Amino acid sequence: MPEEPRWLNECEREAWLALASLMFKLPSALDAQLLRDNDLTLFDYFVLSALSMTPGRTLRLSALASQVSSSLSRLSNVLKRLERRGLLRREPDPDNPRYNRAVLTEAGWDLVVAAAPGHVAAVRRFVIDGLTSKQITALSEVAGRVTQQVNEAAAEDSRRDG
Amino acid sequence: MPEEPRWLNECEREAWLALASLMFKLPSALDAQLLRDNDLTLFDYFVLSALSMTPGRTLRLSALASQVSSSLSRLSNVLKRLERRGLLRREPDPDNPRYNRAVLTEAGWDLVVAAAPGHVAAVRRFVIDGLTSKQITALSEVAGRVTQQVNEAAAEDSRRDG
DNA sequence: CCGTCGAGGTTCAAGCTTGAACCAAATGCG
DNA sequence: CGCATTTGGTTCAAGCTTGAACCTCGACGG
Repeated sequence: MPEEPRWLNECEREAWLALASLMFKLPSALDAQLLRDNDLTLFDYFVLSALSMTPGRTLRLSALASQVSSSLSRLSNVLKRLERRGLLRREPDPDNPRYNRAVLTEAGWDLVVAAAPGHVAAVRRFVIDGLTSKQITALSEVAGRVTQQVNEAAAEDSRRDG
Repeated sequence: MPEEPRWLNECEREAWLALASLMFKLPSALDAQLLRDNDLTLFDYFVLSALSMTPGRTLRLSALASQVSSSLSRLSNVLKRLERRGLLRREPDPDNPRYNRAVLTEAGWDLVVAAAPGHVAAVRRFVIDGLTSKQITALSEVAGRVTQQVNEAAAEDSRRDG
């Protein structure tokens, strides 16, 4: 283990620095737009949006957590806030009362509908519209691959010390 | 303004979802490794690492803030913690005493040196090693472009309402 | 049956981030 | 000059995230 690590070469470092910079800046830029225009964080928006795209506008909490890549703990806190604002409701799952589900309310639906255009415009402005369609395809592949590797690594880790 | 927005097509949405997922997961995966192995957040590491790569291991605070894409406020808080741990020092800039600089201490340098291999290994594991060299080049270009667009948008905004 | 284990969720304290308010030193600029 | 603005930086409260501890219920083994 204490042998000389494989450092990044020039290209690799350049790619990593660019990605790091994106990782720091893009989330706050998107957050800022949603916060200013709709008083929602990006994460809030993802939660509401995930519900809005589901038949019945309802999801079990753990399913929702995995869709938005969050811990149950974080989700639970966020749901509390969104519920207080009347954007969704928590209730026992009628199919299996030991589970809970989140249900988007009418107000929640309306808010997603109101927020979506501005959010999509921001995504276009920051990401999509500056890229060629080849680059968009490349982005899909690369981001998909990275996500997959992160997931696999997490799975390995939990297998090892779980 | 209330006209029908340009929604994302299939490819675009796929790319955006993949990128969003990356944005949520990669930072916490990298954070987790550094926190576990060196008791540093990714942001802490970037700060120390930026200093360590500079001649004199010193940077003016606002230069440092812009290198790590953070507000002065956030940087100031982080510097306070790192200074308390003895990893760096804040002192007036000798060239122009109205500025302050952060100086990496010996202990800070040693910590960066100790943390770097594990961090690079994580970057390889999560990002670099799963990509072809074409994909690495594409990633550079795409991430660079996105970052640039975010910066430009920020500049426009501040020009407009500044 | 009884114990215990895991899955689904919630809670709480500790820590981090954010934005607005603030201070001091320089730099206009009328 | 003299006042206002800008630049560099800090601070504080409010809000958000995290992880560990906890609770409950069903499943499973003995």
